[in-house]
Amino acid sequence: MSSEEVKTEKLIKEQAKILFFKNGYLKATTQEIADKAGVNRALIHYYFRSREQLLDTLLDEALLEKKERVKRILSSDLSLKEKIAAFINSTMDYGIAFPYLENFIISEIARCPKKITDFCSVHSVKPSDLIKDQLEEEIRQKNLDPISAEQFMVNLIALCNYPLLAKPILQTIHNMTDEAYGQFLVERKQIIFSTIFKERMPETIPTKNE
Amino acid sequence: MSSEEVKTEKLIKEQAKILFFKNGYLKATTQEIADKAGVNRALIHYYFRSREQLLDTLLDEALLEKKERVKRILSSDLSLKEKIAAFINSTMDYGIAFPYLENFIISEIARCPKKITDFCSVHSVKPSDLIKDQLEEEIRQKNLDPISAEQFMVNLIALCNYPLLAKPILQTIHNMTDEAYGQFLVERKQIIFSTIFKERMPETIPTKNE
DNA sequence: CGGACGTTTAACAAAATTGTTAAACAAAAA
DNA sequence: TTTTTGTTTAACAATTTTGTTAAACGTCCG
Repeated sequence: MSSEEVKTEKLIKEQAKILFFKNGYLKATTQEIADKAGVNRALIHYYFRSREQLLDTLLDEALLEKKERVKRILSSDLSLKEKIAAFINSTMDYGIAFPYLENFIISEIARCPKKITDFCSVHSVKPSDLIKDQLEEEIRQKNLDPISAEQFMVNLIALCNYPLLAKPILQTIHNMTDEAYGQFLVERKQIIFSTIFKERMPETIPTKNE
Repeated sequence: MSSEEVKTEKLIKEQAKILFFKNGYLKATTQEIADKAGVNRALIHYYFRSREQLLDTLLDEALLEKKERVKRILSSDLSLKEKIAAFINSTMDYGIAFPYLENFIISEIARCPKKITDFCSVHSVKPSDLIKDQLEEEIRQKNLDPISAEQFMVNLIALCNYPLLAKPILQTIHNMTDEAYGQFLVERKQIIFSTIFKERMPETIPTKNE
C-alpha cells in the first residue's frame, strides 16, 4: 500500500464528508464526489467498490469517532457536572463544524436500520452507563431529581442535537443568518447545562426600595 | 369534482402517509405508493402530476396540521404550564402514532430547503411568539430563570422530537422492543415537563432517626 | 531499463425510475 | 342512451445513475 493510495482514499473520504456532513448534500452522486475530490469517478469504485460501501465507511467512521469522543469525556475522572459541561461543549462545537452530520447519521440509519444494529453488535456503546453511578449518587444526595440514566442522557443529547437536525427549519422560522444561528447555538451551551441540572438563578436579595 | 375523484386522491395520500410517516419508508417509489393504495401508477400522475408534487402536498399538509395543532394549544387561554403540558401531550402522542413524521419533514427540507421558506412565506408561524408574554411574566415573577422564548421553545421541541428522530438508534442502543420504546416515550412526558420548568421534587422532611 | 502501481479515459451494460401517451373499459351523470 | 369521468393497461421515451471493463498513460522504484 503506497502513500498515494492512502492519500487518495483519504482525499475521497474527506471531500465526501464535506459534501455530506458540512453541506448537507445527502444525494451527492459518485460523479459529484469524484469531482469534489478532483479525481476520476472510476477511482471511487477502485477504492470503495460501490457508492453504498463508501457510505458505509463514512457512517462507520462517524459513529466510531462520536463514540470515542463521548467515551473519552464521560469516562474521564471529572465530576458529573464537569463531564456534562465537557460533553455539551464538545458536541455543540463539533455540531457547529459539521452541521449536517447528525442528519447524515439519522438518514442513513433510517434508510438501512441494519447499519446501526451491525455497528452496535461490534461496538457496545451506552453513554448512559458511563454516568450512571455518578448520576445516582447525585440523586441520592438530592442534588438531582430521580431520573434514569437513559432519560437523562436522552435529554442531554436531544437538547444538543435537535437544533442541528432542524437547522434549516429553525433558521427559517426565526429568520436568522448563518452567523446568528451559530450564535444561537453557542448561547445554548449554558442553557442546556442549567436546564439539564435544573439550576435556578440564585435568589436576588430583596432591597428596601420596592 | 366527483366524490370518487376526491376519495381516490385522498386514498393515495393516506397510503403514502402510512408509508412515509408510519413506516419511515422514505424512498417509496410511485409504483410502491400506487400498490399500497391499490390503484394504478398512472393515477398518481393523473392526480399529482409528479412524485415531487405528491411529496410537496404531503409536506405542506403535514406542516399545516402541525402549525394549527400547535397554534390551537399555545394560543388558548390556558396558563403557561397548562399550555406546555398540553403541547407535550399532543406532540408525543402524535409522534408515537407517526414515528417517522419528523424524519420526513426534516429530510424533505434538507433535500429542498426552498420548501420551508415557501411555507413560511405563506404561513407565518413562530410558536415562541404565542407564549412570549406569559413566559416573560413567569420570569418577572421569578418562577422561571431568564430565557428567551426562542430558546425555551427549542428546548421543549428538542426534548419532544429528538427521541422520535433518533428512534432507530436509541432503540437499538438500549435494546428495546417497540413496546418498551413506546413506554419510554410516554414516561418522557413528565420528565420533559419538569425539565423544562426546572421543577425540583419537594424537599423531604428530615426524620429524627438518621 | 522495465515492471508495478496509481490513475485516467472512454465506452458500455444494466437497472431503476420517472413521466407521457393512446387506447380501452366501466360506471356514473346528463 | 349518450356523454362524461374515473380508471386501467401497456407500451414507450428519456433520464439518471451505477457499476464494469479494457486500454492507455505516467511515474516511482527496484
